[in-house]
Amino acid sequence: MPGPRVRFAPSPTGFFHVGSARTALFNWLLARQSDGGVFILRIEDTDADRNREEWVDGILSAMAWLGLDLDEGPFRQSDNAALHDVAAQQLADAGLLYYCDCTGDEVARRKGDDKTPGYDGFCRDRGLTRGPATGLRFRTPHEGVTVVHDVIRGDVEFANSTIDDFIVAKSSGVVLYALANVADDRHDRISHVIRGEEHLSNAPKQMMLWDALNQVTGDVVTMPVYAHLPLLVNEQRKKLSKRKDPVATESYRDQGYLPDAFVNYLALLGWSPRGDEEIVPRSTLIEQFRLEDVSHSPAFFDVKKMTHVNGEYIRGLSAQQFVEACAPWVRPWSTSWRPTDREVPWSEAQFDEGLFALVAPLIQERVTTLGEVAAMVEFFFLDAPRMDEAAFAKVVGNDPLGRSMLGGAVERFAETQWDAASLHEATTQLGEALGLTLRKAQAPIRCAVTGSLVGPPLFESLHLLGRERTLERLRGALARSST
RNA sequence: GGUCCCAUCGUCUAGUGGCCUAGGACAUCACCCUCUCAAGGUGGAGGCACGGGUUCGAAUCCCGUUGGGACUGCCA
Repeated sequence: MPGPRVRFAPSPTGFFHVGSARTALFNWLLARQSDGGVFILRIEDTDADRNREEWVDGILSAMAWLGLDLDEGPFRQSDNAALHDVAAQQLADAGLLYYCDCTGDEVARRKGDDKTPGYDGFCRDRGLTRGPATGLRFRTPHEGVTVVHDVIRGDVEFANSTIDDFIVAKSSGVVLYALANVADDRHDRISHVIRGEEHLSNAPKQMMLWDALNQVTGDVVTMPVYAHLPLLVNEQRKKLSKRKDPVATESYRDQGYLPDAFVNYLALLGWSPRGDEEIVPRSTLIEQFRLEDVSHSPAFFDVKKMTHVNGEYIRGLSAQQFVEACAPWVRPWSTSWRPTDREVPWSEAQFDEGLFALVAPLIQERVTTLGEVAAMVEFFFLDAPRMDEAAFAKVVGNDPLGRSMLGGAVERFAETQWDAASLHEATTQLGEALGLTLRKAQAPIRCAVTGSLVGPPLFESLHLLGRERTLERLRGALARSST
């Protein structure tokens, strides 16, 4: 048996939505789990007015970032216009379509206090022919039911009487999504249509069209299996909105989420791996994914949880992998890709790649996104640390003991052996002499040298920073506090 | 309004009639570890929307109620 042929069919009307990313992933997963599986990308760009080339690039680059590789495509629906026209013509010739010259206003006016859905079929038997203002509608059967066999939800029945004579081609002649999508799916021999739940009510219409095309063209193509994925919602339980919610996949890439982590988290929305472990490699996702196991109810896109997953992946990187992964955020001038709208706190001249490699292990388990890295290590590269004034006042400015620690450190550090253990020991002793625990004793030093009360392990940091720079900062802090 | 979908801790989920005094994960709280912050460890709190059935037995099946959502475009 040949593997499934699935397609991801986004419309390029904005940046790449995380919901689209999940839909793409689920399609890809199904294709990848069987030998002959085929994953197709079809850009549904029939609405020329609202498509932009940059959005197409966004889809392509986001999918590449996520590692969702294609077997066929990318295709553009607009390239198939001829195919769509033929389909419409054949359907029209068979009397399954009819011309309609009603404007939207007229349709709405006639509907009045609405009862029947959508269009009322006014032009159904007017025998109109093609004209400058005539769209094409499908002559929907009034009798019977259409049942959508959905792998996720089971059979969903729609009484045909509740489906209106929907429009299939604009008066401009352009064939719309309703038909174009079906014509393309037939052409591409799509076996599984996996998409968001918002398309469930389109399914019966598309099944009718599919059947009609089977009759009219003589090309009998098996209808695809449908699978409507639960929606991704925001905290208000509304469908994720491009306008109001942070749903741009690109922005997560810019923030420093790892593609594997992002994919792993996405897979957890509406599905879950067997067993208690949810951080699982892509191979496990591919192996275990089953459409019939996808949940029915909407899922909240929880950035907090995704951040945790990302932290797990970052900690799982080898030291070298971590250093490399950080490149776009710490030395963007030398990488092929860099996050947009992000400033690196240091200049190219100030940055020291070798030093960063030594520093990186200190912070690897302290960040949850790569975007946090720079701020955490900037004191190594800046000439002087960016000072947290409130912290400085607390442990140095307003604390005589803090100044004593600094003074003592300037002297001891000038001659102590320069390694973390000796620095640790020296600080402990300095503290003891002042009756301070190490916790208290290290604070002023940390603040003076790093500019903050929180950060990577202090003594390792001092070691890497070097004696000269450390002493310089210690003296600088002392000088500041006495003015 | 109409059509359709959905309903297990705050969140994501496991659970497909007895293994459930409902398991895991995130978040949260406490404690431990500890040079700060993390990470890690241990423990705690927290859920089957409601009402009827069916059944010896229901989170699991059926019906209803309530609640939420999607669609209802000459967009996709």
